[in-house]
Amino acid sequence: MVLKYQEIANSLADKVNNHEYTDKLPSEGELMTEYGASRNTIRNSLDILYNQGLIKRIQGSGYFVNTALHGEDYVMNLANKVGMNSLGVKYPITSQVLKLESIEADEKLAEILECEVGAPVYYIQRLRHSNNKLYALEKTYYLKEFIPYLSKEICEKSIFKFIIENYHISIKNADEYVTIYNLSDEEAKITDRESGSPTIRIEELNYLKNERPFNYSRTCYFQDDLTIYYHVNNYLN
Amino acid sequence: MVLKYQEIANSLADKVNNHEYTDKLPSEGELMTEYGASRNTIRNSLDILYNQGLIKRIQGSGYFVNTALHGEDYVMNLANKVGMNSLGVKYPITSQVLKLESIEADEKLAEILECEVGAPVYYIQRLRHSNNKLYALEKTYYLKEFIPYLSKEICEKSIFKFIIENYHISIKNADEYVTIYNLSDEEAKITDRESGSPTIRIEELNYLKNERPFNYSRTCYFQDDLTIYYHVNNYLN
DNA sequence: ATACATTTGTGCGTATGTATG
DNA sequence: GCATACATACGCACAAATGTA
Repeated sequence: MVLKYQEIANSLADKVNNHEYTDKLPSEGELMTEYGASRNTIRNSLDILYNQGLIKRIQGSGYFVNTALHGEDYVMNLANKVGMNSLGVKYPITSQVLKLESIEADEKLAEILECEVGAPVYYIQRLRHSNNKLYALEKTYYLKEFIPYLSKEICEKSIFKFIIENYHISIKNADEYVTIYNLSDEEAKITDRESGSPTIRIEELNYLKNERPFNYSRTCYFQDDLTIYYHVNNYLN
Repeated sequence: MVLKYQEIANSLADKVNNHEYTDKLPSEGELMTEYGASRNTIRNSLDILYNQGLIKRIQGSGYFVNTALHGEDYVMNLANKVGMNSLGVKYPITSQVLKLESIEADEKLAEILECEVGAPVYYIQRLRHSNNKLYALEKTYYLKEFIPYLSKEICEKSIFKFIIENYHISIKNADEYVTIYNLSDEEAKITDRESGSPTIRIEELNYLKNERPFNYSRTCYFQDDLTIYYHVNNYLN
């Protein structure tokens, strides 16, 4: 089913990311006629962009492109991974699949993925490159209950893209955990780095719309100057 | 001016953080009668908690307390700093003021704070402790245009609390930048750590409701196992 | 398996307040 | 003072998912 506010949000996000809007966005009223939607729906769409830190809003003035992300080279927006991944990336990302295994969830993984111990899971280990430079080591788990089939060819490209297109799954939300992580001997060897050297690690737990987790990943990023950006709204007092 | 949805959001957040709700929240309908508000207003309030990762929502079922943050000791929610700071902290935070200076913005700071070069600014350096343990070194700048007065006594407590209560300023949103930062010689000396040792550093730029930045800070956190949590909604496809 | 009530999700409308220019 | 634009708050209707009888 096509959701109006999602469609509009996608369209607006595209225009922001493709620099069709460089400073000011059309007013809510203009967007209402442009997209044939009510004010609530338009604001719903704009809320998504706002929460992701793509735009700023000023009462009485209008909506503006957020430039916090522009200019810096190694800034990654935690809210949509734009910057290093999909849209904002300058060079395409290639993935070297180190492992693609069918395993069963142990107790720890079962708790994380909220599944039975022994539930079938894909375990994938990938090295990710951009512009011929290693930038991340990713270990990821997919519940076969939701993702029944994966192949090496799929894992060399974008797994999420495959999932969304083929299984018509939509990711509703995610929990992200950021820490400093010191590489293990094995990880250091794989990535040609020093053992114990500190990296930024992002753990990610992705949920379907019924709040069921279907994917868990741990990714270490190797840019020394990598900056993770995140936009916060509505402080509570 | 008191905003209904903000009041309700504060009330609900309190109840979640004080474990008045342990699993399921009342339904939207129940909250409507409890707070005497329309469904839109209630949903507005719940949206805030949802975006901050305090609650989960399941269509047809209800709203639930997000347990992603519970259980772990050193998890800090980037969206509201609960965990290490205000509500969720087990021990009160004390601040040792190392510096409290009146300076003028140089070119770099002026660009960050969107002010004139030479604009008067407070520069504060603090060591922050919890449970008699050093946990952060903070360097922060406040534009005097908005925060005309600060004292050592105020800085030893919560600056934000003072600002909100006395200047009736409300923080609308913030940009956060997370990196690995290696301590300088001076910083290492102050904090009794090894020079060059890696820490998690959060840069924060806080905005007033007209999108004017009024505060910029850089804080290094010293828990080796500190984890930064962040909740992401509404992936765009 | 079905039907039904409950609960959240989407979308529309309207009115009024507040900030900007 | 005025027009414009975003902010808050109310209302309604129907869709979709869930839980239960």
